Amino acid sequence: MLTAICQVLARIPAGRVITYGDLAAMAGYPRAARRAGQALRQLPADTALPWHRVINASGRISLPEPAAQRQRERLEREGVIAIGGRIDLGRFRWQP
DNA sequence: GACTTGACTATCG
DNA sequence: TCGATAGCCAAGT
Repeated sequence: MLTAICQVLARIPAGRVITYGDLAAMAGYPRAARRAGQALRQLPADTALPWHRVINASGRISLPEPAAQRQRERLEREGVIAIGGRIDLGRFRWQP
């Protein structure tokens, strides 16, 4: 599970995002969005994987505040801008 | 095994 | 657009 998630995660290009549901589905676990989140939670804080490119289906960040801010910063650095706290999935969502 | 717990999602008013 | 709600499902107790 975690390894499958990591493999998908590693393929997401900079400047793009993916939803928990899609991430789980692409890892081979459809309808397991919450599992995906739980898997990400286990990643080490200094991981090289782009965990910040994962957001929920509403285009919002589901993390508790300290982490959410770091995620927003990283995304903006890659060109993914949040308008009104929301990311435009139609424009930034990654689909292979 | 039964029960609870969420970094979720789809639907509805 | 937003909040409430009801499903979902693997892990942890």
